[in-house]
Amino acid sequence: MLESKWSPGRNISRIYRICQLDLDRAFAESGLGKGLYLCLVELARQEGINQKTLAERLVLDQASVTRSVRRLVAMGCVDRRDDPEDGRAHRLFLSEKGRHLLVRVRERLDEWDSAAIGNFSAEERKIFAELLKKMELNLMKARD
Amino acid sequence: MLESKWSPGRNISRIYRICQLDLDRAFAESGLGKGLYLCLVELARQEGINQKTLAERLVLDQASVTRSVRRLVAMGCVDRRDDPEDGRAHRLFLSEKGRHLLVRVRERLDEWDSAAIGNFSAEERKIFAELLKKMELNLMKARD
DNA sequence: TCCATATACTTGCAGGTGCAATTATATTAT
DNA sequence: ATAATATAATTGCACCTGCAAGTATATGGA
Repeated sequence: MLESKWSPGRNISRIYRICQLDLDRAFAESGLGKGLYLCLVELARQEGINQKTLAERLVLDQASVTRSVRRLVAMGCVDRRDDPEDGRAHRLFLSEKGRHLLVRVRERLDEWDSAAIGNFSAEERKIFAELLKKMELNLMKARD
Repeated sequence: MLESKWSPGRNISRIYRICQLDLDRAFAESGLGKGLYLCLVELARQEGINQKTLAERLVLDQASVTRSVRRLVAMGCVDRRDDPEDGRAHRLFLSEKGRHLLVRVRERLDEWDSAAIGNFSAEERKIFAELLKKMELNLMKARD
């Protein structure tokens, strides 16, 4: 069979699915349902964020974030307070429990990054990061 | 807010979701449900492939591929024949209709690749491809 | 041959996801 | 001030996904 042309989309989509399978399985054992770790980690990057912004950062549907946040609150990992400046919005914060869980989640994510690019040289990492960021920027611009 | 460390996982997972949103929407208009284009394109890379191998190539669950293939057959895009050498297996082939659809799907995927890395130099593309392939290989090896 | 194990596929089930419609609140124009 | 529009969040719906269990066929060993 002839080897087809390389496609970044094909490559990335396979990498993503490998990642998702591994991580979802790993976190399911910690009681974190599919995709919940995404919300947890992104929320930790900016506490007090609202669900709309969280959804944008994660490139997920707002409805999906609503449900994930609801579960994280039910688990006691996230505090959800009314936004004093906007009656429609809610601000999200990590609880103590959430903060503890986050430590383990980050360790696991770091392990995954290590498995992924652990044998890359410093130079390779730098270039790879630049190219991936450039690619993401291109795609964000291309979205109407 | 402090800028957190760059993570390839985070970057790739966002890129993937942008991609998936765009493409699923684009193909839904052509009657191709979510993810069906993945099977179609992968199948075209090797006609006569069976579902097990297709699932491995796509890094998808076999059950998911079973259902996608069933729909593609129902749409008249794929022919599914008993494997003469293995009574359990089925060999998949593109029908004429599938071949026509494939042309449009590939055009759309090429557009997406263009949007993603269209402004990359030849050198950047070469390096990017190498690094992504290396990353995927690392991850495949890391899977127990 | 006969039995145990492995494999290709299928099905039931429990979620997760996006989209469209809805609700409550903000913002803007008149 | 009031009405029209926009926005944050929610809910119902359809559909996709992975996992676990089940079926039919293949393979390998006693």
